[in-house]
Amino acid sequence: MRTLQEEASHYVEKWSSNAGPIGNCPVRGVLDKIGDKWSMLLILTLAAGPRRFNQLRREIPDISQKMLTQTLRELQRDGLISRHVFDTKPPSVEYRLTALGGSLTEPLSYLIRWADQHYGQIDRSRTDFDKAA
Amino acid sequence: MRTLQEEASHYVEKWSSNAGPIGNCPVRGVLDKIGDKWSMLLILTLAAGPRRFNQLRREIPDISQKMLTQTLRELQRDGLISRHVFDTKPPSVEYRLTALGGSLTEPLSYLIRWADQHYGQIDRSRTDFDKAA
DNA sequence: CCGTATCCCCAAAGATACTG
DNA sequence: CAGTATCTTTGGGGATACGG
Repeated sequence: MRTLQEEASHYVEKWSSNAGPIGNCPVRGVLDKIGDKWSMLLILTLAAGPRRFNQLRREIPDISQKMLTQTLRELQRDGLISRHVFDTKPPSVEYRLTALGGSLTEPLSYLIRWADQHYGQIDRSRTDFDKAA
Repeated sequence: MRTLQEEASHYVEKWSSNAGPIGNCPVRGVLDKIGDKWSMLLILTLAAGPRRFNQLRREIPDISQKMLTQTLRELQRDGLISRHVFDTKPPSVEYRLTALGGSLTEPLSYLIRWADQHYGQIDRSRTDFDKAA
């Protein structure tokens, strides 16, 4: 596999072929996971260090308690984060990235950097597009 | 900025601070964009080369015509893809990545590679988790 | 402090039909 | 071929209340 273009072709074939259900395609699987609005934000937050439940709520002000709990469970199920209960009182629970979750932060950081660098350009493009219409 | 952890902290501060609406945060903005289920799949497909409308439908079998049109418009608005009409008959329309869109494929490819390499592990983790419960 | 359990809503997405 | 126009649905996610 030489160029990015060839690599892309390779992946496109994977999901466009009717071999098996779409959920079995790794690319689609991860893209769907990323698509659930809070997962990647949590991964990124935990990449900054271990966090407790209410600490996460404060750092992601617009997540509801329900979605925080739910997303944490799913990430735990996927093996991306681990959950540690300390039976102090009141009880405290700490979440941290697993090795697998940690390995995701690097590719994710490339995407975040791209976002940071190009968001201005996207914004300008939107303004132009709307003006033209 | 030295480590991934420090970098993550930097980004977390950006969105957790109440300075301005959340939509203005580049990280949140791009993460939301990625979250719309079809955008990244289209970017990746077009990374394999220019495509015509119905060609895209065939390569992404489970996208509806409505969502294809809609997502293509949004990507065009963001300046990530361009639209070229050839007035042959019947008419044909070609979509291709812009320079900006092309620049996204590299960070995206890291994520895709990660997905490809670790999906097996995620699947196993899910099985274990469900078995334990 | 760290959750669970409900109820409920609405916007995103699908299905279907039609057109230049 | 490449769309537009409607109608309908569904499930993600918010709000609220309660429990260990």
